[in-house]
Amino acid sequence: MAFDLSVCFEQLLNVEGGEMAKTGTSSRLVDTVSPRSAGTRRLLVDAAIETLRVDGYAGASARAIAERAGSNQALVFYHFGSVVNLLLAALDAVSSDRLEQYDAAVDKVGSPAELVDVATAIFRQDLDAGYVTVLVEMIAGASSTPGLGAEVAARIGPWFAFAERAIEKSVGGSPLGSVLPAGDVAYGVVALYLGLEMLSHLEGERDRSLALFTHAKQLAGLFEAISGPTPKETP
Amino acid sequence: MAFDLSVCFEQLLNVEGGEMAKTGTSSRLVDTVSPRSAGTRRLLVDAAIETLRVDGYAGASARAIAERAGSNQALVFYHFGSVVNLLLAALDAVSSDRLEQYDAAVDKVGSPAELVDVATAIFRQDLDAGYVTVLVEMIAGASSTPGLGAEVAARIGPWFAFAERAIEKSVGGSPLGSVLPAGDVAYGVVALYLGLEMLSHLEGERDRSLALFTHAKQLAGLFEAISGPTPKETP
DNA sequence: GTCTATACTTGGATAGAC
DNA sequence: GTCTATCCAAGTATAGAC
Repeated sequence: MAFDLSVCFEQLLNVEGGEMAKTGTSSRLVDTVSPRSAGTRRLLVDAAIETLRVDGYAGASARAIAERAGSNQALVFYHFGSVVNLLLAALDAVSSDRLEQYDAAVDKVGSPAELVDVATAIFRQDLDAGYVTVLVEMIAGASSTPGLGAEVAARIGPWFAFAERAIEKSVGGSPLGSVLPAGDVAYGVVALYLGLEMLSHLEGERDRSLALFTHAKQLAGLFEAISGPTPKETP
Repeated sequence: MAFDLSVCFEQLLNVEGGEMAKTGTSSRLVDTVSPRSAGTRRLLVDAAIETLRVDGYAGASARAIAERAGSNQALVFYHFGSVVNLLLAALDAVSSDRLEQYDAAVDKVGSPAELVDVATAIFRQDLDAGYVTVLVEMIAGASSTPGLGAEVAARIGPWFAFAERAIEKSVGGSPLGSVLPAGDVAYGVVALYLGLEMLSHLEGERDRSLALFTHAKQLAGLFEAISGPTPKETP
C-alpha cells in the first residue's frame, strides 16, 4: 500500500465516478486519522476561507493559502489532492457552520418581524466575517474551472432549503404565503443575500445594505398588522 | 462622430495618478486612431466580454482573449496596456450598451405592472446574452486585483442611478414610494438582479429566476389596484 | 499595427529526503 | 506527515522584425 494517500484521499474526499470531490473535511470513520493530520487540514481549510475572502477565487493559489496557514504548499496536494478540492472543503466548512447558526437562530422565531430581526443580526455577522464572500467567490469562480459549478451548486442547495423553511415558518400560514410559493421567495431571498454581499464588498456600502433590513422590518410590521397577530395561532 | 469608443477609451486610460489604468504604449489624444486600430480594439473588447462570460475572471487571460478574438496576445498590451484595462474596457462597453437599452425601454413605462413587464424582458435578454455575468465576474474578481474594486465600483454607479430613476418614475408618487426611499430600493433591486444572475448561471435555474418576475407582476397588479389607477395621474 | 520570439514570474503538481 | 527541490504549464509583459 506504500502511501495511504489513496486511502486518506478516499476518506477525505470520497471521490466516486466524477472528477470532482464529494464531501468535505473529515467524513468516514475517523479511526485512522491522526490528530496531527486533522490539525493541519483544519489550518489549511481556515486559511483557504480567509484567502478566498481576502484575495478572491483568482487569488486563492496553493502557495497563497499555505503561506497564510504557516504551512507548506505541498501539503495542500497531500491532504486534498488539488487546490479546488481544498476550496470545496472550505466551502463545506463555511456552509455547515453558517447553516447551523441560521437554524439555531430561526428556531426561536415566530413572527415575520422577528424573522427580519434575526436575519439582520445574522447578515451583519456574515458581512463582517465575510462568510458569504466565500460562497460568492466560489460561485463566480466556478466559471473558470470545468465541473466546479455542479459541486458548488450542490453545496448551495441547503441554503435554499433553509430559507424556504424559515419563510414557511413565519409567513406560511398567512394569506401572502398562499399567494407566493415559499420556494420561489426563498430563491429570491438567497439571491438578494448574495447580491448584497457582493455590493457591500465593492465599497463601504455596508450601511446601504443594512438600511434595507430596516425597511424590511417596517414592512414586516405592516404585514403583521394586516394579516393578524401571530400566524402560528391558526392551525 | 464615428465611434465614441475612442472617447470611452480616453476616459479609461486617463484615470488620474492611481496605479490602475495607466496608459499603455499608444493612445494619446485620439486624433490619430486608425480605423484598423479601432477594429482590432473592438475585436478584443468583444472577445474579452465573451471570455469573461464563459471562462470567468480567473480564466480571462490575455492569451485566452486574444485567441478568441483571432488576434495576437501582444496586441492586448499594445492597445490596452494590461489585461485588467482591457477587462475594464469590456465592462465599459457592456455597461453603456445595456444602460442605453434600459433607458429606452423604461422610457415608455408608466405603471408598476408595465415596469415589471419591461424588466422581465430585459432580464431575459441579459441572462441569455450573459451581459450581467460580465459585471458579476468583474465585481467578484476585483478582490484579486489591488485597485480594481474602485474602478468597478465607479462603473456600477450608473446602474444604481438608472434603477432609482425607473423606480421613482413608476412608484414615486404613490404611498409606498413615500415610505420606501427610491435609492434604497434601487440598491436592493440591483443586488437582487446580480444575485439572480449568479444563481441562474450556477445551474439550469433560469426558470426559477423568471418565476420571480411572474410573482412580481402579480404583486404589481395588486399594488396598482390598491393605490389607484395610474400613479402619474395625481401630480 | 501586427506578428514572432523571448524574458520573467507564478502556479499546479510530484519526488524524495527527513 | 512534513519539508525541500524540482518539473512543467501558463501567464504577463517587452523587444524587435515585418
